[in-house]
Formats: sequence, C-alpha cells, structure tokens
Amino acid sequence: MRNYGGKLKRFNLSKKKRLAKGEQFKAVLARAVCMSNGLLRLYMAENDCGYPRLGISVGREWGGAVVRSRLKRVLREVFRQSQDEIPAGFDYLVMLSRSRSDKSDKAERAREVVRRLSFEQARASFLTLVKAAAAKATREE
RNA sequence: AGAGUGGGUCGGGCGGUCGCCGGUUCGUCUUAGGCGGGCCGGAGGAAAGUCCGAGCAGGACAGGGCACGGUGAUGGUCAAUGGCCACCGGGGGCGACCCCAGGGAAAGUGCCACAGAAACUACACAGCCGAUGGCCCCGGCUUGCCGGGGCACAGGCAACGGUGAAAUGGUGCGGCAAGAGCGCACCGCGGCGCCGGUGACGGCGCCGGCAGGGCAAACCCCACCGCCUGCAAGACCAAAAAGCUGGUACUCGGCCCGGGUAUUAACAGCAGGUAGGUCGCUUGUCGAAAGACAGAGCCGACUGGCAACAGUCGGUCAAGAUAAAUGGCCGCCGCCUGCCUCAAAAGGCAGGAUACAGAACUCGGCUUACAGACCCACUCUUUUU
RNA sequence: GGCCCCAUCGUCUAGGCAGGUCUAGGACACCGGGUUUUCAACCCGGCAACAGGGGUUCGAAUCCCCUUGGGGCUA
Repeated sequence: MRNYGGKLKRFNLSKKKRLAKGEQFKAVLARAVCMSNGLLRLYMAENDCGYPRLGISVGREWGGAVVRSRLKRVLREVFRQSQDEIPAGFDYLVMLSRSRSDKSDKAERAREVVRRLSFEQARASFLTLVKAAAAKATREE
C-alpha cells in the first residue's frame, strides 16, 4: 500500500496521456497483446510517444451512466497512480472482462462485484495484468 | 396513543492530501504554443423518460380553404401549454380527502356477441280481456226482451314475456272487462318563469304526463389551437486526392483569336465543401475599469388576490465536457439499532444504513424512480382528565 | 444527443386499423400413441403465449395513457 501520509510521489494525467479518438482505439486493438483475468481485460501496444497512454471502454451491459462513469474514474485513477510501475512507451486499453452467460445468477453476482469495484482491487488486478502482458510481449519479440 | 389524509423542505457535513475540466492571472522557455504556480467556479430533485409548451436556428410561405394532428364543463392564470388555481357536475370514502379526455347520440354512418319475443324496430311475435257489438247454447216468459254460459268474429290493451350490461321512468294506492301516467302521492325527467352567480350551474314555484337505449379513448360533427425540421439545427475555417482555369512546351498557323496534345514530383489561382477544427456553448450588451442596462433568470420581504399568480423593493449572476471533467485515499462529526453507566441530560462499546440516479443548446411544466430525516394543516377511533 | 418503430406458445407468425364462442388460430419444434422388422416420412392426440400497470366500455390481445424491454435512422 502506498504511504499517503509521508512523502508523496505526484502523478498527473493530462489529456495527451489519454486515447481520445476512435482511430487510436482501433489502432491499439489491431496491434495489441491481449491479456485478461476474471476482472479486467488489457490490450497493450507499443507507441512512439515515450510515455504510457490510457484508453478505457465500459459497455452498456454494466449499468447506467452513474455506474459506468464510476468504473471509468476508478480505472483512470489506478492508471494514474501506477505510471512508474508499468513500462513506458505503450498504449494501454482497459476493458472489463465479459461475463459469458449473461442471464445466469452467477453472472449477475459477478456484475454486482464489478459495480462495487474498489480502488485497491482494481489496482492489484491491473498491475498483475500489465506484468503478464509485458512478459508476453517480450516473448513474442 | 393508534390509524390515516393533504401539502412542503432536505437529499449527509467538515478538514487534509493527490488528481481532472473551464475561466483568469503570474512566472519561465519561446514563432504559434508548451511547462509550472496562484485565485475563482465545477451535477440533480428528479440532471431520467422525451409526454407537452416556449426561446433559438434553418427551410417553406400573398390571402383563404381542404387534409392531418391535438385539446374538450366553467371562470381565471401564465411567454405558452394538454400545465397550474378556483369553482361546478358525476363517482368513491364514516371523515380529512381522492378520482374523472367531463362538448354533441332529434346531422349522418356503423356496432351492440351470447341470451332474449324484441337491442330501436312494428301498433311485430307470444299473450291478456272480450265490458260494448256479433254468433251459438240453455232457462224464463209479457214473443222480443231479460238472465246465465260459451266462441274469440269485430274490437280493446301494452301491464305481463326474467333474458341481458342495458328493455319505452321507479315505488305505492286507486281504477278497469283486461289494462295503461288513465288518476293521485313521492322521487326521477323535460319545459317555462323568478331569484342567486361573470359563468358552468344551483334553489324555489308552476306546467307537462314522459319526450324515448348505449357506445363518439368507433367513423364523425362542432368549437378552439397548430406551417415543417431540429444544436448531429445552423454559421465559419479548411488537409489530402480528384476536378476546372491559367501557365509552360509542342502542334494547326504569316500573326492574333481559337482548337488539339503533353506536362502536373516546375508552378499559380478557383469554387465546392469531405477528414479535421472553431463558433453555436454558457447569462447578454456597452465600457479601459468601476459599473450601468437588459433577462418568462434565481432568492427574500412587502402589497393585492380564496388561490394559481401579479406588482414593488432589496440581494444575487450560477458547470460547460466532447472516448465526454466534477474523482481516489485518510481522519473527524452526523443518522439508525442493541447493550452498559445513569434520576435525567449525556457518555461509552458493538453492529448497521447512506436510496434513485450523472449536465450535453437553454428554460417552463408533466410523468416516472427514490434509503432516510424533518416541518405544517387536518380527519377518524380509543383511553384519561 | 435528437427523431422514430416494435412487443402474441420454445421459434416464426395470424387476429388488431370495423372490441364479443378468442378458455387466442397456423407452421416448425417438443411429448405420447399408431403405422413400420427398425428409422425417416405419414396419421391421431397433447403441452404451450397476448411484456407489466391503470383507464374507457356491459365486455379489451384489440381503443387511450404510463412504465419496462428490444430495434432502427441521423455526424
């Protein structure tokens, strides 16, 4: 856990660190390495900016505007505070793992977990995914 | 104390820290611009559904009508409305109060299943009576009349028909051959008059004996309202590629005009408007600023009004994103429940709840969703005094 | 964001605009039986639906209103 009371490492997240156009999303999806666990799904692709960039996509199946905005904020905050722990020079496209059987009670419960997603959960999940994806990317090269 | 009705308010708060969006200002590098810092502002009562009404923008348009859509008691109110207020009528509730698209069925068309004689149509069908006439039989006798019985021929009647959601007004008494508003009483209905009310309508009185079923959220008729499309409206800037014109070279030609071919990796211009961007777009206008003025703007007080609302005065100026900002973490307080200390106030411990929901051009309403808390007015029941 | 449309058995649909024996019809699927040595095909029978809530009406799948859930067009 990060020490908030002591010396702080400060991160910003300005607009150029975001993926902002449909074309950019498509480009990442075309070139990316894909990894997923039970919670998140990560697409990771090299860019030539020298810094990491983030894109988030949350579909309608997760709830209304309130729920989706909250999920996006949490994921954005995770990315912001993890910038020094992930490889720079990559684009990261984060989505939520699709629950396959849409109408079962199990999927409904999984969706409830996602709606109540906490910051620490999301952060841990994201970091393990990045590590795995980075390993996969270097192996492929 | 319990049960309930109507209306209104709030929708956790404070601090620290790291961020995000917009505005403004300062510093710095500097061509635009980038980076860093300060200050200010940054979701809701429903921001939602997109059900109405406006502003705004573009298009259409002499005027009028048709068509289409909407609304529908009355009187107000509002920029406007299908909203809101008051009142009337009908229905529900013991009551506070709630609900109602609530014009027209003697303009026309259509429908009314099943059941029923019949669903709007006839002096129908089934039926009742047959007093009065007529015919037949019996008795009496004063021999053409009386009495009794029968027929259902003339004729009279519309109660009865038990089905249905609905059947030519209902109940009771009288009346009659049988009956019938045929007569009467009460209720309902219609017409007239008077009174009250701006009006819908209500009250009272008189008269009429009853007009004639329902459905218009069926077509329709009447009255009133409504042009169409929507900020992805619309305005501006404008890459690339292609196009056109010019230029250049060659050619037809004595030369100009003109035509043809080539060049487009030698170049210029052009409109169109795509990708993309800016404005619209966050109160507006004027002003250097202070400020002033204007807003269907918001808040409060007063006045008028039963009220919706209006007027005056004072204060206030309020998010502006576009893969879409308003968040993460920490601490404290607050809310509910239980236990303990305690006369109470209060304190301590443990557990729990924190809903519905996210601006997308802007307003006024309506509808729908919602944890919990509070306030005001009122009704009914029970107990005590 | 704006503007529209739709909802009927497990699936595709008829009925709706002219409300009534519509306890909603048909096809495919499923189940049971028959036929066949067996299977297929065929025949007979069965199961199974008006998205939810109000209103109008004597009566609503149908007409009106409100929700819910799908789908389309528009840069």
